[in-house]
Amino acid sequence: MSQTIAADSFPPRSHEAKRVAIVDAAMSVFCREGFAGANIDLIAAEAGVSRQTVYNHHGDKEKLFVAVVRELTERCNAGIFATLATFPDQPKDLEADLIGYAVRMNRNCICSRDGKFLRKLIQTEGERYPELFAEWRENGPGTTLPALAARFARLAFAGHLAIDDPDVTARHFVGLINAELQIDFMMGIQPSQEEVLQSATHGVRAFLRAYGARQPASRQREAAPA
Amino acid sequence: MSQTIAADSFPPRSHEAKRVAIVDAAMSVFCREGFAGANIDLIAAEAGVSRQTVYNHHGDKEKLFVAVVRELTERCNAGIFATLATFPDQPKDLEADLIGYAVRMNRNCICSRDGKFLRKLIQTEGERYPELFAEWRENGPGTTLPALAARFARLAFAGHLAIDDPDVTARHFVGLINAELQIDFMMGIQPSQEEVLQSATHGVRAFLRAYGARQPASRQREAAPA
DNA sequence: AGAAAATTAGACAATGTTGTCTAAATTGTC
DNA sequence: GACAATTTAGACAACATTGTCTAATTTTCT
Repeated sequence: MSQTIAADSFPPRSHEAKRVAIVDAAMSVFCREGFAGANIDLIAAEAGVSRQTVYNHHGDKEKLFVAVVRELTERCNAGIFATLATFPDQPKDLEADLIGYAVRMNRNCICSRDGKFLRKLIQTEGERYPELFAEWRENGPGTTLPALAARFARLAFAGHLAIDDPDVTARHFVGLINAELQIDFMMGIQPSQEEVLQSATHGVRAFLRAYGARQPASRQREAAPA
Repeated sequence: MSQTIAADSFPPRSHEAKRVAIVDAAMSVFCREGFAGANIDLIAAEAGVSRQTVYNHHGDKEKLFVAVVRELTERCNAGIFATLATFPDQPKDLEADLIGYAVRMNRNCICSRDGKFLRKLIQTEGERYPELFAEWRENGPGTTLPALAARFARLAFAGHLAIDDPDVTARHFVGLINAELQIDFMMGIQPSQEEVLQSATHGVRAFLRAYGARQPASRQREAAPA
């Protein structure tokens, strides 16, 4: 009856907390060492549990790996959609607003710890587990890119952009704002805040030169093709 | 001591041929399985030699891995510089010429078997062998990107482009022509010829909208024919 | 407090891998 | 044909890892 003040112990949580700790540790180790190189003893130690507990929770190494990928996909997708909701549909300053959006997306989703880990797993194990990552491909880029394309189509409809194919435009946007981060992405390095901002700034400026509307906002000298 | 004619006195053909076969097989297996997952027996079998021969040639697994990365870096850099030499310095049709260059670069260097393998090794083992890949980074993108930037600066000087920072421009060019290949690159898939052409076409068009000279290029100065 | 569930440490067999060694076989050269 | 270098297959020890099992301990619930 004497309920000690629940300082930091959550009676029903302990079990689940361990599950999360195991998945988190497995994430880190799988990404660092690859599937083959990952060591269950190391995962257990890093999670602060015994090896047997890892097996109790997840059965075997491959099931643990699948759990890691699913968790990572879920987390990243949630973040991307949350950020997508901040897209500037009614921009005041189109350039500044797009740069802000690009930086949010990159900092919170693409360059975050989870983003880095998911990328690494796709890169290292994508070929070996095609069905597992087909799921990611569908729910990830297969869903978020069209959603982004729709936002650009809307901006074009409102006269802020002059675009042809919204899907191509979306991919060009992503390609441009990440243009200076490619090597970091390949090496599995997290770019600095500064790099992210700079790549986004340069990228958005080029993007607007390619896709900005020429008519409404500012008159540019036009070498009229007429 | 028996200094016979140093042409083919040894069994260089067979011997060297085996060395190459081993490195080639190791490439394939390391890329498919990762360093930890790669199996020397499998490499030997794939090279058509006995396991002992692998050890005779390369000492141990790590030395073999280093040999693979060096060979791959060398091959890819050679290809990139060869292709860079075909950059359209005096374009007739700027769009068509840049698309052609982009397709050549991607097909021959980036999406080739070697290009795919090198990318995969950087992605999977880049963090574990920083000094090994620092070498690649310097001789690879660290050299080829400035070289490409110089070409763009020259085009701008000749009035074909309107650019600000040539290095940023070069990265934007690469980002745009690869915009539709990113997922394939992440998954370690070789894009089809058709995909490469399409991504290059869309990319170059956007690139020229962003960086094309607003007025047709005027020949400011005629280079003296050498 | 007492029962039920979860966790732990450790031992354990089974398996696979690396790298070495040896004796036989193959190859190319004189 | 003889000779020297290379290659081969196989055995081998050392080691690491996975996944199971057990008995003791801790945690949680009633």
